[in-house]
Amino acid sequence: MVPMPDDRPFHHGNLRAVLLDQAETVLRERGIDALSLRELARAAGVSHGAPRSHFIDRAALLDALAERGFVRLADEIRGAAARASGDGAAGDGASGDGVSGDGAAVLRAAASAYVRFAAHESALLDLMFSAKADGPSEAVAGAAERLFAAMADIMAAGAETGAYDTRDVGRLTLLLSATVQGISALVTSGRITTDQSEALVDDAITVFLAGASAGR
Amino acid sequence: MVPMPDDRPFHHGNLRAVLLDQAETVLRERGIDALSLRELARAAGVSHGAPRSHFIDRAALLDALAERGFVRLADEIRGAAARASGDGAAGDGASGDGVSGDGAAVLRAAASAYVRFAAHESALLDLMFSAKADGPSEAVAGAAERLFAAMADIMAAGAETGAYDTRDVGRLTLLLSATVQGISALVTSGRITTDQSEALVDDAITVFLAGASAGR
DNA sequence: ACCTGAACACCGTTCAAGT
DNA sequence: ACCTGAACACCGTTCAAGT
Repeated sequence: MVPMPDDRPFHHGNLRAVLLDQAETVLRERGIDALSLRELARAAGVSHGAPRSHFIDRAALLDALAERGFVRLADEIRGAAARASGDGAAGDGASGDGVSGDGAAVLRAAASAYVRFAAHESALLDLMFSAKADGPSEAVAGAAERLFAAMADIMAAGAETGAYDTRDVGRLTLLLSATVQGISALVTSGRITTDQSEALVDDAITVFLAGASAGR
Repeated sequence: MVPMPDDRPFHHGNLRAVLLDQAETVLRERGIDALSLRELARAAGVSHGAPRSHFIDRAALLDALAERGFVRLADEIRGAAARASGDGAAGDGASGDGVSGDGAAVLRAAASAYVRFAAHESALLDLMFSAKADGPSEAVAGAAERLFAAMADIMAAGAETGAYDTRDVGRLTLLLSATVQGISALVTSGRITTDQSEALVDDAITVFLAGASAGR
């Protein structure tokens, strides 16, 4: 029953979130070139100068989008890994004691979720890894660290299964991160189809695990 | 002794090349956001409408830049691989009959050249793998194929050394391409230093070859 | 075939002013 | 603290006209 709190300033305190949500949609549907501050302001029903109260310039808005993207992507691969880890207990029982899914399945699930994100949010992922003239901002670098931390945690769990040596987790995390990002780049740039990307993820995990455990 | 052929239209038939060269420099020094058709025209000493005779719009210029980038990158990794292949004969003689360098060194050299390109031409590589709303143009897709073909040729040569099975060359080429592109993305986006990227290339080739030959 | 120059619509950014 | 609205400089694109 609460009426409209006031009338004019339709957005009060949440214009920032409204702009970011709308920007994400534009990014997804029409790409980064179609993203304009003035159009976002128009869509939100505010004047063209209003966004300035929340983003110093267009680059700041893009940075905020990239930041949110990293947080979302980190969450999604963590979720996928957790799900795959739990699935093991519900399997056919042939894989052992039913404690958890095997390490390969977990890595595959995480990598697969990453590449799926790339397919559905191509322009956003592109933005997240875009080459900036002066390097990434601190905020974006920090958010990117969260994605890397998620990869590291997933990899560390795999080391416990004995698939590779704990001492190598740092370097192997970086390598797997690069590989998954590379597969994603082939997807976002339209170089391979999503079907091909799924097969490529399988190959990547297979070769990665075989190579990582080769030193035993 | 040949005088200036005429006077006014300073560029005759090569304005296109002049624009592309200048655009590459701007890309390298100030990034893609600083790239404007009007500024390029000004720098070339022509009117702002002149570029239109060679590029239908800004996107067409960017496509042409990406195209040239793919051709250059393909050449560079071919050259690096050829050099590493030849180096083997000049080695310490311990590696065998002196016919050619070992497969790992060739792959490492090619991957290293790729990542070096990424470090020196960050904005260009970014453009080459950028997510376009309607997918890549045919011309760009064709140029990208040339890069992939270079990778495939290098990989095929490695198969002859018995490092991996010939039947797997197609899939392994795709995987190595993705991995190298991923490492490059970490470089262009400022996520890792060039020192880290060199170590990562080493790890990537080591794990890749160990994993690829694991099935024997 | 290639280039000029005017015209138009749109944009990012700044800033004094309002509430 | 947040938003308005005018102002400015710059841009991409179009197009009739020149050579």
